[in-house]
Amino acid sequence: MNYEEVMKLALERGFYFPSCEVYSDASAGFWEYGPSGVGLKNKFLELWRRELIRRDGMMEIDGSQIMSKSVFEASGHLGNFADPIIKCTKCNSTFRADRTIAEITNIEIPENADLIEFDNAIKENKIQCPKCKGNFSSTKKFNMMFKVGIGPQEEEAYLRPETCQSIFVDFPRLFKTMRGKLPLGIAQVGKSFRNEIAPRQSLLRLREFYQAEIEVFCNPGRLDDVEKFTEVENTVIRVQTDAEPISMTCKEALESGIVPNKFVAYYLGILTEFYEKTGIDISKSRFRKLGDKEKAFYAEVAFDFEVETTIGWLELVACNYRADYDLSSHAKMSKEKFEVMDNDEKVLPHVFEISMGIDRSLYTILEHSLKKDEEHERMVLSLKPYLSPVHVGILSLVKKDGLKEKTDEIFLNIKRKFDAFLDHSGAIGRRYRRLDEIGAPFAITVDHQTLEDNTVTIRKRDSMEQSRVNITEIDSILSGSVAFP
RNA sequence: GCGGAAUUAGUUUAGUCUGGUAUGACGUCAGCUUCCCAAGUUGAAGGUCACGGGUUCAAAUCCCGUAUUCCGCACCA
Repeated sequence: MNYEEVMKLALERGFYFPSCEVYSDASAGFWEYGPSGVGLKNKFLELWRRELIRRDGMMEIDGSQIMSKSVFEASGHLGNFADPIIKCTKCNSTFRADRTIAEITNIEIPENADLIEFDNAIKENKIQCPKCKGNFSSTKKFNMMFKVGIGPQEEEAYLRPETCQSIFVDFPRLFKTMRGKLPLGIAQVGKSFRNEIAPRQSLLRLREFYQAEIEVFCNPGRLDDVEKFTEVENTVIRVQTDAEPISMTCKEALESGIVPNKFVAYYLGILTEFYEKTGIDISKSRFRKLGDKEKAFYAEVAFDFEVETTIGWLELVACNYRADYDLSSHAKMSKEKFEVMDNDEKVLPHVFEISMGIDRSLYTILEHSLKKDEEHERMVLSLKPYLSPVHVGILSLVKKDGLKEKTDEIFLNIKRKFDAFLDHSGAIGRRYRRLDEIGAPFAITVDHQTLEDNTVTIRKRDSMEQSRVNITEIDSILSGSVAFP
């Protein structure tokens, strides 16, 4: 299904909707999750924990969203996260100073150069607005971080633009107190904040968004010393270096040199296995190897995990080999020691990052799961049962003759164990369709026969098949079907 | 941030040119029906027509500003 149909579902069925929508001064780029969206998100994260965190023996932390200025001085965000911009005094259009100058004059000025260099280049080359030939104002820095003032003195601090800085600054304590051993993965789920110039397309470019980040600390001398690589050597990943993505096993990707070492190949493998379990169509995915110009300022090697949707390729995860960029700069700035012992060797660990955009992932899951069933005139959200916000609908065929009471009783018995939804009202077919749209994989219906022999019908979402089971079997059937893989 | 288009109930939409406080559908709720795959039946709720200002006897409708959404450009570390 396309963006519009997903949007309609999101609004009608409580997946997500605009923030502060009752006020006309609501800002762009902020969206909230409703009950269905939260259900999906929580389960998505539980799957992430199982398939990545627990599988690899990582630890998870939960850091502050507001962090001090020094953190971002060290991380480079205060210097590099800001773009030099110029504004046309006539038509008010904004441009990147470095790019505009390079386009017109072929003069390359690094983006973190002194602002006066851009102004001089503009003056000397008489650069005018490409749109209206107007003159430019002097170069300014636009930083995408939200600044906040702490306490009565309003001391400078920032909302984090990525969650991972907590992981870096917490690394020394965690390694010492949690009996750390390289390679060590530390993960975090939480919100990040970026003052995007043009937020667009609901969950796809937000100013406040969820990330699930993993930083794996490793000994740079032992990147091919990865025993668990055998777990994924035959896992097929899709990699794109030139025009088209190619399917290959992790082993082939490694041997062909496309992926630099076993360490990186292993994580690309388990990441693919994770996404396969979310129901996203992996045949529409690719790890795109980024060129030097596209990479983040801290990345040595970078692969974007992208998935094809009806609005184009969407970047869901950035996989960056950040080397010792972060630890060495935090070490320098804070004067804390970040070296650790790996066997008998003292090393400053390198970092491989798996930075996942949760909101975009959820959108992609919805788009890839939402299907139109023409034959039965219905929309079906074919979520994996373990990701569905509602596991099972508990319905009475009709309300009277004690069926309602019997249905309530069944609901009462399972509602703490499963995400169950009780519904008595309206035509049975309509109730089934409502459940189809929020992705509930099962519906249990109490009818007159239930009162006689204690059996109910259980209906499957995708096939619409029904079978009769005893009430006592419900628990084990559901337990088996909605369990995480 | 620039340019374009749009904004009417939960969703979708008529009405805007030609000013007289709003239409249909779906959905929701309550009842009847007791029917196992929505759209039988009766009834009900739900809209200060995005927000603010102006013109007018009168504004969803005309004018100005703002916000949001979508598209294109730019941006996306």
